[in-house]
Amino acid sequence: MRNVTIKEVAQAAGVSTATISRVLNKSGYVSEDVRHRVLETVRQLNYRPNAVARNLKRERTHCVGLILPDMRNPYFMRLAREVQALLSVRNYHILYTDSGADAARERSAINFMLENRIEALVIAGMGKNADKLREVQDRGVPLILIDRRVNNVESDIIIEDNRGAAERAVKLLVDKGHRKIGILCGPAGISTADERREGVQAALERAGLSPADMFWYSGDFSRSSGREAARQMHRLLEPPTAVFSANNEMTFGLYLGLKEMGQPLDFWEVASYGELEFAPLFANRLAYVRQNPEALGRTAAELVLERIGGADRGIGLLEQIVLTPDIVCM
Amino acid sequence: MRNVTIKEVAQAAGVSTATISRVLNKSGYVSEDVRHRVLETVRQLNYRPNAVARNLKRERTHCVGLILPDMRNPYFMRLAREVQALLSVRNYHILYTDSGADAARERSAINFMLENRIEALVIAGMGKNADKLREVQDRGVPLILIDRRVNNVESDIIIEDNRGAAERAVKLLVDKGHRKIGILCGPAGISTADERREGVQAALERAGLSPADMFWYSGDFSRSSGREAARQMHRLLEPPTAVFSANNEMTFGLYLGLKEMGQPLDFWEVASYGELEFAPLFANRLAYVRQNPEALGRTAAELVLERIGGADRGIGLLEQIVLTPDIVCM
DNA sequence: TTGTAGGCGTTATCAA
DNA sequence: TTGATAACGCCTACAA
Repeated sequence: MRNVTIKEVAQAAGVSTATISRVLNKSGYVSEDVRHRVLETVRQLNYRPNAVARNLKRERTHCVGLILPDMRNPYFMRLAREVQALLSVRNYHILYTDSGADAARERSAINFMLENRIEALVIAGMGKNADKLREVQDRGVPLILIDRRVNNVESDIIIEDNRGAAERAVKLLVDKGHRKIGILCGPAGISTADERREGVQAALERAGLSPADMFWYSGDFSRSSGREAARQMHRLLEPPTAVFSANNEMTFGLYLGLKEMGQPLDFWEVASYGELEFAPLFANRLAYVRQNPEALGRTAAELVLERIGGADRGIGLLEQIVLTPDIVCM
Repeated sequence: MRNVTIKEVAQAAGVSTATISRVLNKSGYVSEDVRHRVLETVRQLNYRPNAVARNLKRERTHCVGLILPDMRNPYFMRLAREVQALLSVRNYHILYTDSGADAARERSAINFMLENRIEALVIAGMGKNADKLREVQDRGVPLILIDRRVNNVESDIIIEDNRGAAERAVKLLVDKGHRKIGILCGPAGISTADERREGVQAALERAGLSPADMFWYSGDFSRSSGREAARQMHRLLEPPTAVFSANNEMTFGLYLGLKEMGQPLDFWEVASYGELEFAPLFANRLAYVRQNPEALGRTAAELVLERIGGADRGIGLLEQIVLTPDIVCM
């Protein structure tokens, strides 16, 4: 059973292709009689319209691009799932790519999506492709930054109050009396990492503590960098009594590191930006910033629909939506 | 900057569209002179070919469909990532859908992919859409079942030895002297669940134990069903001393349930089909079947390329690849 | 109520 | 070495 074209269906049903199209798209008049005959033929030949051709003709694809740094991070996947769920209700589909936190791959993903004429792009970017993202906008494709800012790109954006939440998280540690804190930062250039670092600084300053007294570790948001940080901190003559970790994966790595070194998991008081879903099982000295990736995803999806919906695309009415996560102590 | 067409580029460069196409596709002869002029114009106009049109003309899309039941389950995402990584090297892209473990959504995803003329479909199916999957094959689209069988579908398939691994896992419990075991099964109809249940039966029989003496719980592979199972087992007059759980999420739920009930996490000796990446942090009475989703994904991707590559599509040379996972005791 | 025909943006065949 | 031109499969004025 090869794929059948609309022409063949038309021939078999003894009508014109226009009629087939009208029946299938419920557009224009067509007699009940003919309608049934067409539908029956369609069924018999198992006709399935070629979306590629339709997209070319209609100049719309009903596809939305989604680019995220890591498929394996539950935070992003919870976000992605929500985007997909909402868009699929409106019959939009997702072209999804995992950039692997690699700017070059991100770039080529954007190119691919552009060539495939996605109708909107949602991206948690690596911050290195501002030019590409501006190109997306220039081509009239609504761009929605999510989770992360990108320098030199003016766009709709949905993020968290990273700075504020990080500040509150560190304040929590300070209030408990900790004076020597390990700070696990994310990679410079990623806005979430930068803003969380600012938040940390702010908290320290307000508490009258000197940043120089802290142990700063520059990680890359990966599990292994958290693990490495744990090792290094543990080796110090005067190890910190508490740790702030800038994302969920590094926090996980931190605990893995402790375990490997044979230390108890409550060796440090920990404040984590981002949740470990399994933390309730073992953590008793952990506070975390509870993010809401579903809310981010949902908001993004709604914004996509609004932008695609074709409201006026004037400039200056860009949305900047900032969600405020709360902090949970275990 | 609206999207520019090949015609406009041709006009601007003072050549025909054919020449532009030849330059861009490096097909056919074109003088160095003209080539440079064309490339320069392309750059200036920021021309980006329309893949939709190209796909229509070439009758291939370079897209492969991937349908999995749950984006949030790390097992599937590790698999997905590997598929994507390998295919993207060969310039194939992925149309990815999360079926949400819902047969109807799975069905409509398949339809969408069919209309978009994917060149192959990789699916961990819900087992209810055999007819659809056969349609996929009938249309000449290579079908690769992954992780799960589907009744009444003959196809390339890449799975694990679910039965054998489950049997070994339960044997482990029996060998440790457990005589009353809680068995958390997955939903009937999903081949992995069914085969794992068979493995359990086999292990019990060989050990001369009566299945009737065990506590059977029929879950749905979800976290919450594991949690519920924990509650029910705990309520029994004579609770089991060990538990076998048929997948990672239910195992997680099991531990969450214990925690909620204020029980220690080593309350039961546990054997889990599937890994909990965070288990090292707290589990001391856990054995698990270590699956290898990356291997599944890699194998699937290679098979896709082979099938697309257009080797003869005779019948009877279907691949059935069975991976044998090992069992890890913590 | 239905049919004809042009065109969406490419690629590829054939001439020139 | 290049240029017309006919598809690819569908939709949609415009006619009838």
